[in-house]
Amino acid sequence: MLPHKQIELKLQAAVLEILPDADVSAVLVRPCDPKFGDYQSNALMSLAKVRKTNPRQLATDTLAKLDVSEVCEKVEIAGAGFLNFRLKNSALVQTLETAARGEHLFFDKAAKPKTIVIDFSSPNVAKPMHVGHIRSTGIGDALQRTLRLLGHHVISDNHIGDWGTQFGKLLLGWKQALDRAALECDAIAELERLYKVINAECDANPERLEEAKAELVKLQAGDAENISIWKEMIRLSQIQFDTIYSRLGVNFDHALGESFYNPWLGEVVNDLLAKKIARESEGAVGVFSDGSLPPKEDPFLVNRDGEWIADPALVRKSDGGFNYTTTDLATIAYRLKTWSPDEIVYVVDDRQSGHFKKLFLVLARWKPDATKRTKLIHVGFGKILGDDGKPFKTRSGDTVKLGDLLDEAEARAFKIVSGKNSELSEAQRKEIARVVGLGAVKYADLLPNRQSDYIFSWDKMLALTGNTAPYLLYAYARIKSIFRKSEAESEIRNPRSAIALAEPEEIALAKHLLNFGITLEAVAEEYRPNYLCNYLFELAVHFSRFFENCPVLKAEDAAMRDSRLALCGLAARVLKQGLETLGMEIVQQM
RNA sequence: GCGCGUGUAGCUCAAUUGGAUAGAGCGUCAGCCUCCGAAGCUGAAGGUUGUGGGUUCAACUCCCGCCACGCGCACCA
Repeated sequence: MLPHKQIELKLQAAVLEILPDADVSAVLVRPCDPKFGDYQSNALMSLAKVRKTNPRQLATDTLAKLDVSEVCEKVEIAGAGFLNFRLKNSALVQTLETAARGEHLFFDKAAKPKTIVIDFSSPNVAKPMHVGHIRSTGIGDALQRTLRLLGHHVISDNHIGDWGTQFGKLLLGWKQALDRAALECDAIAELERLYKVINAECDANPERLEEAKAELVKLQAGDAENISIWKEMIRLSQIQFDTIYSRLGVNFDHALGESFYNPWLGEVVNDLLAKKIARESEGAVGVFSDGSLPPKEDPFLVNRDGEWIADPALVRKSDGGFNYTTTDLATIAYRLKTWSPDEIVYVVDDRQSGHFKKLFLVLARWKPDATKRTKLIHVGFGKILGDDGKPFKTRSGDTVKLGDLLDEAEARAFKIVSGKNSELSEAQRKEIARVVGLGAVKYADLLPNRQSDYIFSWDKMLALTGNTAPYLLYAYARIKSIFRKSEAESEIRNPRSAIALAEPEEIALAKHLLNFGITLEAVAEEYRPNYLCNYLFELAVHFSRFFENCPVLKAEDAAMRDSRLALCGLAARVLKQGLETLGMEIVQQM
C-alpha cells in the first residue's frame, strides 16, 4: 500500500477513536508544500469547526492515538490545526523498490470498480470533423483511459449524428445535384457542398424546403431508395471517422448513432404522456415545469419581461417528428437497461449545459429509481479561440477541418525536428514529427482547465520549452538515451539492486513519483485531465533537475549508478504511462 | 430582459473536500556546456485574483450587489 494511503487509513482510525460518530470519508491526506512536509491533512479543522471544539486540541488528541512511525517521521501540528507528515527515507525507498520490481506503478486500482458509460466525440454524418471535435474527442479519450487504468469498467460510446432533419436536404441534393466525380474524390466535401446548395435554396424558396421535408418524411417512413442513399452517406462518413480516429489512436466500444434509437422514440413520448410527465402544447409535446424548484433554478421556466413563462423540453414536434431530447432519453433508457451503469458521462460542449440540465431532470421524473443508482454527468468544456480571441477559423473564415489541422501539426513538427536533428533519416524524422505534432495538439487541448476557453497557438503548443508536449517527450527521450548508453536493457532493473537517495534532486524526484496515483484519482474524480498534464510537467522538471545535478552513468560507484538507473527507469515508466493515459505516444529519440 | 459560464503577473494558463507566503511557462534581465541529449538548468523582476460588501481561525474558491466579455433562451442538434 502506498504510504499516503497508510497514513490516511491510520488517521481515519485515530479520528474515530476520538470522535466515534465522525464521518471520516473527508479525512484525507494530500501532498503539500515541501517546506511543511510531504503530506498534509487539514481535515481536523473542519471537523472541529462542525463540533465547535478547539482544532488544535483535536489535533493533539488525535495525534496521541496515531502511530504512523512505520512510514513517517514525527508528525507535526501546525497553524490552526494542520497535520504535517514527513516520509521516512526507508518508506520512500521501499515504495520505489517495489515499483522497480514491477509490483506497482504508484497507483492502486479502484477498491470498488464502477461501470461507467462515457459518451464523447459524436461527429455528424455528411460533415467534416472539425477543430471543435478535438475537445470532446481528446478529453473523452483521456478520461476513458484514466478510468480504465484505475480499474473501472468503461463503456465508450460514440453517439454519431446519423439522423435528423438535415437528411431531407441532403437527400434532395443527392438526387438532384450530385457530382459523382467529386464524390469519388472527396465524399465529405461533396456532401457538405450539397447541403450548402440545398440549404441556400430552401432559405430562398419555401417550395424547395417542402421538397426537402418530403424527402425526410419518405426516409422516416422507410422508403427503400432514400434508406439506401442514407446508408451510403453513413458509409462514406464512417470512412472519414475511421481515418481520423485511427490517426488519433482513439477507440470506442460502441458507435450507436442516433438512428439506432429510432424504433423507441414513439414509445418514449407515449410513456411520458401516459405518466403525465409530458403534455401537449401548441401541437407539440413537451415536458413542463413541475413546480418543484424555485423559478430561478427551474430550467423549465424562463423570465420574459418580469414574468416567468414556460420553457419546456420538447419531445415531439407539431409535425410529429422527434427532437434530440427524445433521442437522448431513448439513449439513456437503452444504456440503463443494457449496462446498468453507475455513471453516464457526457463529454459535450458547455453551450449544451441547459439541455443536459433539462434532460437529467426529465429523466429523474421518468425513471426515478434508475436515476437514484446511476449518476448522470455533463462534462462540459469551453471553446477554442484564434489569437484574435474569436472562435478559431481559417484565414478565409471557414471552420478548420480536423484532418487539415493534424496535417499541419505534423508538417510543423517535421520542420522543427529536421532543423534540430538533421542527422536522423527522413523516415525517423517523419515518425517523430507524427508523434510530436499530434501530441502537441492533444496536450495543448488537455492542459487548460476544460471549462474555460483557450487560445489556439501553433507556436505555443510546439514550443520546445515550457509546459508543452515536446518538452515532456524530450524528457522521456533523454532518459531513454541514458539507457541506450548503459548496458541495461530494461527500465525494470535488477530486483536486487537497492535504491539509495541522498541528493535533494533525487529525493524530490522520488517523492513526486509517489503522487502519480493521487493525481490519477483526481482526474477521475473531477473529470479533469489537466491535473495529469501538470503532474507530468512537474515530473519532467524534477527529472531535468535530477539529470543536471546527479550523474547516472558517471556516478561515483556501481551502487549509486544502479540506484539512479532504477530511478530513471521509474521516471520513464511513469512518464510513458502518463502520456499514454492522455492519449499520447512517445518516441525513443527526437 | 432572464438564465448559465468566464474574469488570476505584460502574454498564455495553474491552483486537487474552504487551507499555510496565489504558482508555472513565455517574454524581459543576469548566470551555467573540458561532464550521461543546452529541445536543458539556476537566479531576478513582475499580483489589491474584474469590483464593492459579507460569512470564516482561514476565501481565487462559499453568499449578495455591480462591471466586462462569451454562450443559451420551446418545434436545429
